[in-house]
Amino acid sequence: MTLGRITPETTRLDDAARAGWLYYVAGNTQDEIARKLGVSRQSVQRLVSLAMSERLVKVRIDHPIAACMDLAMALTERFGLRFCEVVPSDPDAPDLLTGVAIAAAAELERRLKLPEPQIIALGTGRALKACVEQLPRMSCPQHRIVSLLGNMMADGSATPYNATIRMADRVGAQHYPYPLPVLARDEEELRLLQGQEAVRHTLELCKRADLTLVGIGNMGRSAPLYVDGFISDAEMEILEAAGATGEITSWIYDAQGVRIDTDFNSRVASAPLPVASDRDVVAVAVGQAKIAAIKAAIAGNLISGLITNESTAASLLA
Amino acid sequence: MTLGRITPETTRLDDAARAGWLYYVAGNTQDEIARKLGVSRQSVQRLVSLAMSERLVKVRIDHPIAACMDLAMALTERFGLRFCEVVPSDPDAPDLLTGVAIAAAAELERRLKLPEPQIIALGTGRALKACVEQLPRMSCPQHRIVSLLGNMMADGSATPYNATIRMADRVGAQHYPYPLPVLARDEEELRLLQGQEAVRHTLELCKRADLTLVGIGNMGRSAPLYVDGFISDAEMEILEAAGATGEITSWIYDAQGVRIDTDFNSRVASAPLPVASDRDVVAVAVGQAKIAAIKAAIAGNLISGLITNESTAASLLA
DNA sequence: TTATCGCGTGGGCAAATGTTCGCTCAGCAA
DNA sequence: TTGCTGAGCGAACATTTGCCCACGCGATAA
Repeated sequence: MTLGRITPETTRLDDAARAGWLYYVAGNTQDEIARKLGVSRQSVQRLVSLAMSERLVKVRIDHPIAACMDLAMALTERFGLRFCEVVPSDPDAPDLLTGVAIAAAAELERRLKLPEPQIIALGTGRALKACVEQLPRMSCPQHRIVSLLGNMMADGSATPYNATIRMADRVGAQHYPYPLPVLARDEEELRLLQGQEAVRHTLELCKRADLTLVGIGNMGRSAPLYVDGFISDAEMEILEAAGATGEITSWIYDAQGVRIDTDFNSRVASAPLPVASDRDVVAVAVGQAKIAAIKAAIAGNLISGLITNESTAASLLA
Repeated sequence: MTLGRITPETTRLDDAARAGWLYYVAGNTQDEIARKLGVSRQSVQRLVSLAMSERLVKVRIDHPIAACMDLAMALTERFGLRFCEVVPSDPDAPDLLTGVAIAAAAELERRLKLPEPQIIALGTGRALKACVEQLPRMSCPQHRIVSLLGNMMADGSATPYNATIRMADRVGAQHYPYPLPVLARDEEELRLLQGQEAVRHTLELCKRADLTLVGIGNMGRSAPLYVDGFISDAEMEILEAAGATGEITSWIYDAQGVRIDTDFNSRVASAPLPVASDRDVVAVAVGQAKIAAIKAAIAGNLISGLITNESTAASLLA
């Protein structure tokens, strides 16, 4: 036991530890401690904050949520996010959407409870669909829900992952679907389609959205766009050769989060990617396959917030 | 992770943990948390205090206070202990268990983090119960927790101070309860009970325990055994006349720490008192009433370590 | 000796926190 | 349906805490 000399500093730290102990463990007020230690209350206050700043006082929260909060803070700091939420993940089903869906729904609900009218823009995909499923029925006629992209394929059939209609229905808000296919046949058709008055109005709303909630798609054979038939094998090869790393509302970007310049992107009919530094753009994304796509989206400042789960968060930080 | 169903209670505790984290770890004010979680400040206050009362928030002071270290060293040398820890005590509540509970939990945690399988034997009592409450949740399937005594009264009812089950649950270790009452009706019944295969196995584990953690009971009207109804008034008088000074896992010993030879001890069903010179036997004990009992336990070599607080330590040395 | 500096102290005040109380509302039995 | 009950909520109030400032005291250098 290396009992150091009794120096002013050790005794001061001792006192700090003692004051901290009486305060945090024994639950005394600073007044009581002052009386017990025979010093002024202000001195106790100084001792207690010294104990804190010297990290003599260790606090930990004994609940699975605590780990998630730690991850969320780490992500926030490391990647400069404005909003981050990490939910526990089931080790046996790390890609389960339910957890993030509930969290995202809670965040949506919080927004919807605001009395001020909000414009909420939604992307599509399994994650957003799951998220909307978790919303309770409410009545929010003051808000507007707008879709960031169409959900029709070129032949007029619809993909099943439309979130906007369902959400508007559930929460009783006005809604603005995006009356276009996901992809135009060519640039000319795209110009034609986007020239319509209704579309221009919708685009305007998207730009002004208070909250934009999107999914993030990965590339490769498990890419949503590939699985749902928007990208052919040949096209996927071209895209990947061009550095395609991920996709948000069908806009395909590279590892730096910069929209790549290919034929595919020139035909994307979705609303322009929002500027995340300006408005809240929150992504809901989970799974090992999406790690690169998420990192790129953050790097390119395409999103300002992230809702994910523990295992994905851990991989992002690794 | 045993993700339980989403019940009102779990989500409430989740929220409490969140609020507690934001408050104690991230240092937010309750107002800020209220804004972030979208609830009122009062609700945050309720959540934070819920997190406290549910013991989700663990605080410990990580500094060897010189006065405590001096006392610990003095105790170690004077009484030939192998391990001694003294925590500060609140002058107005010198018998508060929280402090020693935290210290004992820290020592347990240190052991539990060892990769080598450990056998940890536990007694019962308020002190041990409080100590187990301070343990964080962890996953230590390599260790075994074994109970040194039963917690049933003769009529089959259980005392509330069982530490083993709770500890095993918290730290995710195998556990071996002691499937016997505290006291047998008579010696014959005792032999019969202890003849059972399961009991013999448990006793074997107790003998081999790497760490034995026990409380120390005093005699007299405030004796735990008396308060909990294991000793009648008449019996207590007989015992005290016979020199009864203290008790560990119900074995009653005299001022020299020698087990006294009475009817009571002949019916005690607990595991034999361990030989402290051989294995680590650490007692957690606090309070003026226990001074004599602690001294005797040390004198009789019943324990090799002690966790106590300043005022008790000072009295022991006086 | 005196000006000055460093440091702890106590006063005072604003912000943060804890507590009480009345209200609402869901759930439930009559 | 009505009335009861208990949980949860937020307003208002009481207490505690954090912080700034001016003062006093002892040490030190000019």
